[in-house]
Amino acid sequence: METMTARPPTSSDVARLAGVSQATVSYVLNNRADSRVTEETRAKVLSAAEKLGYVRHAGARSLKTGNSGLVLLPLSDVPFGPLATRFIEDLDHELTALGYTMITYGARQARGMAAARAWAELRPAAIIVDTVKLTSASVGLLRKAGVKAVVGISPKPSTLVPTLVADQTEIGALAARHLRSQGRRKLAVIVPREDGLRDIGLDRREGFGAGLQIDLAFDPASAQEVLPLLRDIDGVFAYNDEYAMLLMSTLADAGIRVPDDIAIVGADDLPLARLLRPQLTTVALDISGTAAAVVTFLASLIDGTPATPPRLWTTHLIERSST
Amino acid sequence: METMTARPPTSSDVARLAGVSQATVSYVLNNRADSRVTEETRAKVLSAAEKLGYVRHAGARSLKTGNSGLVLLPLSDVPFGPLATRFIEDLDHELTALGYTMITYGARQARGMAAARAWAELRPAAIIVDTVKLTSASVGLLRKAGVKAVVGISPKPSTLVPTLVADQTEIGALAARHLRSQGRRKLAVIVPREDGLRDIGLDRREGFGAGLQIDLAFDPASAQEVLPLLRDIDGVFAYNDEYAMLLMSTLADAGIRVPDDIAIVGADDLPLARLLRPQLTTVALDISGTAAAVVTFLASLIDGTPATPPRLWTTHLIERSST
DNA sequence: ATCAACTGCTTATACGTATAAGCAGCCCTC
DNA sequence: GAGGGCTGCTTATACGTATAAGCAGTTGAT
Repeated sequence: METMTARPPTSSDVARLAGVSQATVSYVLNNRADSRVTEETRAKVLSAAEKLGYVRHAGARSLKTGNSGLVLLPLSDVPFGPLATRFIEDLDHELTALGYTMITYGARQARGMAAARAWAELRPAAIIVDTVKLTSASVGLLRKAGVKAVVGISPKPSTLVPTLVADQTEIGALAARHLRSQGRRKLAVIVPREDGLRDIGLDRREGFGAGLQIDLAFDPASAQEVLPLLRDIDGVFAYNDEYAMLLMSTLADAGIRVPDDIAIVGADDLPLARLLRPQLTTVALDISGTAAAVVTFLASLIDGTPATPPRLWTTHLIERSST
Repeated sequence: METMTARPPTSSDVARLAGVSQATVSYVLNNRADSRVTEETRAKVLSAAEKLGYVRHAGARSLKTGNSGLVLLPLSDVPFGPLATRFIEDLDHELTALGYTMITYGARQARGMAAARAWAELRPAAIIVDTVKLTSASVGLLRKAGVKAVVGISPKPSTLVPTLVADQTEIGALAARHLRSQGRRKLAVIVPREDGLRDIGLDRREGFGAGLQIDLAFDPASAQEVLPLLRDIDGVFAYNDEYAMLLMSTLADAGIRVPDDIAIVGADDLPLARLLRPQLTTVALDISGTAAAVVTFLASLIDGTPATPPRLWTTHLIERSST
């Protein structure tokens, strides 16, 4: 309370208390190898900084050095599960190790020029963002604002920016291959009606290949509606495990047996997949090691070295009892 | 590509192109009411800024004005579902409307002094953070760094900072009341073994009152292990809907009927609650309006006006078929 | 006609930091 | 014992912005 009105301590305050110049404080606190400072002076500075509760001003530093050390990760519209959460955590960990500060920017609906302006204000070193949020003009703005690495995430490579390709088609393809290997021939694919999910669903469907497309909202009523479409179907790929669950509960109510009448493959290997009865066969995504590769990639771009974007994940099928 | 080496345009660049002084540019772009600028000059400035792709430097602005307009929301260790996501989005929306920039800070495991220092570097106007990440010293550091509103989130009010109380006990209490009203007397409460979840679970258990506490990891094997404990139980409150699902699938395998043998109440009203068979009775949280109240509260603290933290949610029971 | 008040700008400055450049004092070397 | 080079600092400066203060030119009141 006694410090309410006092302004935050600066490096000059630290210098004054330590009896040295502000420059010396800066040299000490940044641990510059080429600065020759006595161990004694160093200790004085560190103790003064500690005593004052000094914290450097990121804005001032960014102003002077021309880069903020920030990496921006504007959140996608897609509600993300354990997988994406894990990836973000890994990414943060790797970036911190390299001295960057990762920030996930809140406004999900933000896109286009207005969003780009907001991002550019922070003068980040890099930004990783869903390509649907980018336009040619906004990429230009970001580049002009000094953002070294503008990296997209998208199911398909973008022409605007280097893109981390989240290839959805191989997920569908793997599901299709498995269903066919089980002798299923009358196939269908569930595609979500929900906005953020639909495009992903269509890509998974594309990879699946031939089969009846069934649009489904995440809602029991919607599932009830599409039930007749499954009359003549013996294998379904369900976009993801949650939609598979929705389908399975509806099928159970209708007395349709899984997998005897209809085999079902989900995707994403969510925790609930093992809890369903029958347990759900699903396409799992493996992202271990991805964050490190992405960070290496970012570092290259920031250095100006050309580099190839890494793959985001590998896929494999986990066979359980629903097929 | 032609602008790769050029440094980002500054307000002085805009001024030069528009043929006015840098000060005029600043007055125009900040739309200051007390600044007297001709419509003609204003147009010249805006067009020059547009042409150059000018974006102001947030760091420099924060340096000059002494505040960054940032609101920090370091993510909690608790994996959050649709509810928390919705709250964060609402919060962002409200804060944007007031001219603040909300940032969700990545490092989940970050806490204590190191984290506080990282937060303080950005000189945010406010920070909302799980109180387990705070210490007396770190709160002091943040205050000293000029953070006007240091606000905690926690199941219990904190002595360190004004706290948004996420009261878990009323959830447990509501579940207990419902089970008793159904004539259930031999009650048990599921408490998660997982780190971030356990404390929340214990609070829900506390609100539940008398009953057997069963510690459960989110894993079918763990559920199998605790099954014998349910021999003499006729009503279970399951921490949340996901744990309820785990329990239900294990009970079904064991031939124990829900709700005939055991009634089950979940919490959080996750989408999957309606997809379980029987459909899951659950304690729902209502957070509509909370974000707006929180922002009002923050604004008060930033102004220096004393204010009382708002409630985070209200609860109500949704009765379905599992009880 | 005089001067105060207003208009529409410009000039000057400070915010906190990183770092280039400078500068005493000392140690070597020959 | 002169001077070159090193050590351990200090001094000075620029980054981009917001805003207080100043200042010509015009208007209005008396």
